[in-house]
Amino acid sequence: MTQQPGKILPRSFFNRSTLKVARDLIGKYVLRRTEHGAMAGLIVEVEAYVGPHDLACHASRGRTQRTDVLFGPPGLAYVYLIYGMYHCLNVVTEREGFPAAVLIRAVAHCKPPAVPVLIDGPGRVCRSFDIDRTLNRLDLTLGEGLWMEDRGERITEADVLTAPRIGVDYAGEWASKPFRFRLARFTRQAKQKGTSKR
DNA sequence: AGATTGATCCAT
DNA sequence: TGGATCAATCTG
Repeated sequence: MTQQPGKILPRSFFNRSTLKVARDLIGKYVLRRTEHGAMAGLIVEVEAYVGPHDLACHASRGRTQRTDVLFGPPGLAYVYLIYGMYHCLNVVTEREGFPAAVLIRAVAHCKPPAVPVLIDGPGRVCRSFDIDRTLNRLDLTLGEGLWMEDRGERITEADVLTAPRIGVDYAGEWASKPFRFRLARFTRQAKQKGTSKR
């Protein structure tokens, strides 16, 4: 992995079609700085939640206190608690007033010169990066503790796999749309036996 | 396959 | 105000 200075992804990056933002986030970096230290992770897997018509998108059930941030300006963090135990990190996309976001599902945690460690699963990503609801609504374009960077990784179409989103079977026809994007070289090893579901 | 865990949403 | 639901994960 090349190590470039890294440019913070600006609001204009997120103020685009959610599917394009999701695809383009693959190969970018999540950066975190706390009083305990700093860390960086190569974005390996994301999911797009493309708007109020998308039945898997939280905003499809209207604007509530929880979903209000999705209607805000692009580049804000949407962090929520799921199953009472885990957090999920999203970044708001598209123009203000249009509720959509991209979920960060997996990163490769980089502590050079060590080999990157794959952190697979949105709850694990947030646990590793010490992300909780106190970061909800944080502006990710400011570099204030949590932000995203372009470090010059070159990702081609062949490097990115698409698949249906996970855990949204309730969403009817929207459940099967290929709105999940994953860096191909981090694809899970197919289990030969056993029940690998979801 | 089942347990865990608590915020959120909406119907009662 | 209660109860179903949930962009998940861990242990069997």
